[in-house]
Amino acid sequence: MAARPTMKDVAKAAGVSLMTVSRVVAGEAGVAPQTAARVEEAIRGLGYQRNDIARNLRRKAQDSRTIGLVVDDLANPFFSALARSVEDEAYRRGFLVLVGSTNDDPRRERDVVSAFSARQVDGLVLVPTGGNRAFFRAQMARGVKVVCVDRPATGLDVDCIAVDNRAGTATAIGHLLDRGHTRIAYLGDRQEIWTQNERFVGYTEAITEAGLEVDPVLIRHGLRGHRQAAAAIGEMMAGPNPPTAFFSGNDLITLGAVEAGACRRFGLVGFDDFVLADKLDPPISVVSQDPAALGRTAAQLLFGRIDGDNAAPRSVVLATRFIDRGSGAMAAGSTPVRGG
Amino acid sequence: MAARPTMKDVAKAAGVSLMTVSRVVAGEAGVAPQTAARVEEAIRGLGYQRNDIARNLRRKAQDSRTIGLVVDDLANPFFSALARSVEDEAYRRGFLVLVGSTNDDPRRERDVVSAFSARQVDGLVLVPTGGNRAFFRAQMARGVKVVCVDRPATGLDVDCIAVDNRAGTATAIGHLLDRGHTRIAYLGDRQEIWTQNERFVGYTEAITEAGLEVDPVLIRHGLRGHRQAAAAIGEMMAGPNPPTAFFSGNDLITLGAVEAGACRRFGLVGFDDFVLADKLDPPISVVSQDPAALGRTAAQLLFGRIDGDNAAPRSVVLATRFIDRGSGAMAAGSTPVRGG
DNA sequence: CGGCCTTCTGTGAACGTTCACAATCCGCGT
DNA sequence: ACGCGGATTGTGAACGTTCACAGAAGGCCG
Repeated sequence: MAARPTMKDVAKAAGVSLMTVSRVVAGEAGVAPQTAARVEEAIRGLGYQRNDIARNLRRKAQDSRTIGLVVDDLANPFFSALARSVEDEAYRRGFLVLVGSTNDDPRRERDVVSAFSARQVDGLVLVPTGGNRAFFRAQMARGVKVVCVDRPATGLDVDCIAVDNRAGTATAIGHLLDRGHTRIAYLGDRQEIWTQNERFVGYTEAITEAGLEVDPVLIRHGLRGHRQAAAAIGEMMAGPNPPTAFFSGNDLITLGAVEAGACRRFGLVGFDDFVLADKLDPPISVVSQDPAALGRTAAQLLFGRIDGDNAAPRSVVLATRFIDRGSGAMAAGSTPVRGG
Repeated sequence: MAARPTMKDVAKAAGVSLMTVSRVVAGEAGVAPQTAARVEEAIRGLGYQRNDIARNLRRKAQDSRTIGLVVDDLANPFFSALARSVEDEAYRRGFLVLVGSTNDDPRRERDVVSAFSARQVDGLVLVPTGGNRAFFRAQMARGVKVVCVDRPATGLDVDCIAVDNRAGTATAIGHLLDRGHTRIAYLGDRQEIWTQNERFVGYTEAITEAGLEVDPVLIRHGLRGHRQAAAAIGEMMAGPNPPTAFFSGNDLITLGAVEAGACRRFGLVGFDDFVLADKLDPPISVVSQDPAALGRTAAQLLFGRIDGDNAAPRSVVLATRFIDRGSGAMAAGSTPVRGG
């Protein structure tokens, strides 16, 4: 309950001026050793700790040594791995990290970023929701550096780190084509999410380049969560001329596909690797990306900006890695049909 | 690059005093509507945003509306789920969350907590490492509220939310005993970790209460990660009189057990549920705890303290849930042996 | 028409720290 | 003895905001 001691208290206890305490705490040279010792004893005695908030206020020229990290959902392993590597990078530089989840809700994103900015963060690592373009422009005018990760903020000219979603998807589709599949279904989350749209484009391109047609019956967007994904698969498989393979646009959908098809009824390749993918029966082939690398790169870029790098916004594209575990094979009883 | 506008700038632009701006920004009553309108226009024109750091400095009586969350490893799904629910609870109350991982390293824990405290956090949700007892006492003397979660801080008299690790483990062991296992091995992480030790105690009690003896050959502590766990299992199975079932003390170890025994060579029950546990062959039975509930409860307790609750420290114990998926059964070819 | 209350607005100080500069002490050269 | 330079320490202002209070209008009542 006792109020925190301030430099004033320490000064009184040590019988010196407040400024001398400040100097000792800051580790500045030019304080007589005995004086410093006396001050340090007072500090220990009172349990004094510098108030970094007041400090940052005064030395305004400098930064607040805090960054904000805004992700879609911190509980999602992909984002939490990303968050951890951002935090590690910040820790190494003596920065603190404020964290917030948006739930893919532009309003909550606004709230969170606004609160961060009011706390004078030096920069932001952001997984943008898609809205709030003008809002972010205003933030940046105020000097907050922004780096996007996983997806770009549409219409906002900032650094962005993401993987090559199209190429990664094309590889996956190519793999399925190689295994004889010609009716390959696409299952994705909401198409407004940039990554989902990119993957869908990759799918479309790969299919048409192979000389096949994109059959609208085989396309499903807007699948939120594994339940809906499993249901969608059930419907497709029950329909006429069902697909022989599925491409799933994220890990949750892949999970739904696993639920729906534990019995090897179709080929499957998913975007995003996940724990135990290799222990399932069959083991699931995936397009894998490295969230830690994304986070690390984003943080490094952000700190570069904070350190004064004013070059034109950079766009960093990391590669995906296709991991073949066998789930892309043609299922035993399925009948490949050429065309649609 | 332009310096952020301050209330002074807004005041000048609107032709009023700084205090009037402050009133408008704070939404206080008692400002003439026209004046308020003029001020608000100036605010929009300049893109002004209040500096909450300066604000919190002045109204020191109040809190900084920031809490710190310190976990072992944010990338671990258990802790990230916990983190997410803490963050949600904070968001609902208009608090911000500083986050840090300790990596189970007392020094890093100290660094992080110290930096948080220097930033005047109102409270801390903490997954303690085990060291730093005196350090935390000092922090609390400064008025920082601390709530421990997942494990108590030994020798520190604060609120703590955890599950009943002993009872959960005892249930798991009982389940294995019921299925005829008499040689049940224990695989745990470092015994210095409180949860691990509790689980080990639960194991020991359940075994002895069943009239069996605890065979040191079947006990392994200090397994870090799935690799070591798989190796340990390999050794035990290769030895004389091998166990017919394993209890694994955390999810990583369970993973190692899955790797080592995909072919149903032994019974298995793990502590902590994990994604896809039900999709493996065989599906894995687990003692499940709810990290989101842990986080939510911890946050609620912390905010209670921040709001002035001075009651004696509470210890909240949440129940675990045993999920029987079948992996505890006696494997086909194994020979149950009574006694050791 | 004076007094007083109400409504609105402004002033000075303060939060805890650092910056820029001034003051003090000491030794030493001339 | 005088002043000068270096080392050490102190003083006042400032960062951007809010608190406590004071002042300036205007209205209403007796």
